Amino acid sequence: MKVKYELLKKEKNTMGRNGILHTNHGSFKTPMFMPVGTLANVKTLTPEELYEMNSGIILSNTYHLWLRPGADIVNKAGGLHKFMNYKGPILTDSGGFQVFSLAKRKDITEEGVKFKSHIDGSDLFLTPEKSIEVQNKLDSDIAMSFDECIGYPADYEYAKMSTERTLRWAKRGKDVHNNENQSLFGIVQGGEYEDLRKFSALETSKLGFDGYSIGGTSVGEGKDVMYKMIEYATPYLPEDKVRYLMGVGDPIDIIEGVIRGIDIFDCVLPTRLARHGNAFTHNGKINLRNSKFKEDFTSVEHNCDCYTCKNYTKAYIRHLLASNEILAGRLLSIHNIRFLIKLTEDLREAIDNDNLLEYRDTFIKNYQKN
RNA sequence: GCGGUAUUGGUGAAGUGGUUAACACGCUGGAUUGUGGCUCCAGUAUGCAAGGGUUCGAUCCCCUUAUAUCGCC
Repeated sequence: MKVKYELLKKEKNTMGRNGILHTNHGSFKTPMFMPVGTLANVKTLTPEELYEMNSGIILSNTYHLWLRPGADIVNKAGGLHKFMNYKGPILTDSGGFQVFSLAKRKDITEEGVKFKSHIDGSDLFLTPEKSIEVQNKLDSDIAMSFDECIGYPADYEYAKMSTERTLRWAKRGKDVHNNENQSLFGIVQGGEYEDLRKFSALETSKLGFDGYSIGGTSVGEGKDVMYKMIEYATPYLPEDKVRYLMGVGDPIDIIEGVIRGIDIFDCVLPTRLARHGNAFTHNGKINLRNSKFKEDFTSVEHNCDCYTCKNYTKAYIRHLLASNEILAGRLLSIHNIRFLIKLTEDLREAIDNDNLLEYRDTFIKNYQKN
C-alpha cells in the first residue's frame, strides 16, 4: 500500500499540525525527525537503539547503495529492510542531492546528470528513470523523485530553468514508477524565489504524489531566507499529504519548520556532531571536548531520558573523545538523535495545546542563553 | 681523571650571525543542516640549558658552569 497521512490536529496560531503517517512498516506520529542512514545504517547505531529512542522512520540513500553494494544485491537480500535488519519505515533519497554535494565535475542535461563516482572516479549517469529503478529494487517504503538541488544564491534564470526541469524529471520518474508497495514523493525546488517556489509547489502537486518535500534548503542561505523558502511553498501543498523538509535538523530550524507546516525532517547533524564531540542540550550546543568538562561527572543533559544520559558522565565521554574511542560517537549519537525526536514529541504536545509560538520563544531563549 | 658529542615549546624535532624560530603531535577554542566516519579552520616558544664574552647585531662564534651520552685510562 501507499503511505497514508492522517491529519489529527491543526494548531490555532500557526500552520503547525499533528498527524500520523501510516506505512507498510508501521505508523508514526508527525512532526517527526528522521535519522540519516546513508549507507544502510545510521552511523554507529543498531536498529534496536533506534527503536528505543522512538525513531519513527529513517532515511537511506539511493546513490550510495547504487554504487555499493549495488541495487541488485540489496534486492537479492530481500530489500533494504531485510538487508539492514530494520523493521520500521525507510525513505530513500533519490541521489539528486549527492549530485550537488559530492560531484565536483558534473554535466547536467535534460536527459540526466553525468558525473564521477566519489568512490573510484568512474563515469556515472543518473536519470530520473534510473533513480526510480534503483529505489524500486531497494524496496524502501518511500522513494524520492530525482531532482536538481541548486545552490545559493542562484541566478533567477537558472533557478527557473532548473525548477522546470526538476518538474519534468518528477513526471518522468512517476511515469516509470510501478511499485504498489512503494510510495513516491515529489520535491519542491525554486531557489530563493517566491514565484518559483509557488509554481513548483503547485505544479508538483498537480502531478499527484504520495507526499511532498521541500528541497534546496540549507545550501548556504541564511536562516531567514530558508524560512521564507518554506513559507513560499507550504501553503500550496495539499493538506492531506505529508510534508517533508529535506536536510534540516538544527533544533531551531525544526521548530520554525513545524510552525510553517512541516511534518518530517531529516539531517546528518545529530550524528555528525556526535562524532565530532558535540551534543545538543536545551541550553545550547556543547562541545564535550572542552576542558571544562574534564571533571564534570554529571550527565550530558540533566533531565534527558536517553540511554547515554542515564548511564554516562560528561567527563567519561570527554575522555573517550580525547582517546578517539568509537564509543564516544555512539553515545553522543544516541543522545543527539533522542534529543531531536524528543523535540518533535514536545512540539506535538505544543500543537495539541495550541501554544507552539510560546514553546518556540522559550526554547530559543534557553538555547541561545550561552 | 682525560677527550669527543649533545642540550631549541607539553612532546618529537628543523633551522640561521640580521624583520614575526619550520613542520608534526599534543593542548585550547571554533565549524559542521537530503553524511566521502579519525574532517576542516584558528590559536598555542618575548625565546633556543645557565652565566659571561666577541659583534652594529647571537639561538647560531668563544669561555665557564650544569646535565646527558660515548670513548680512553
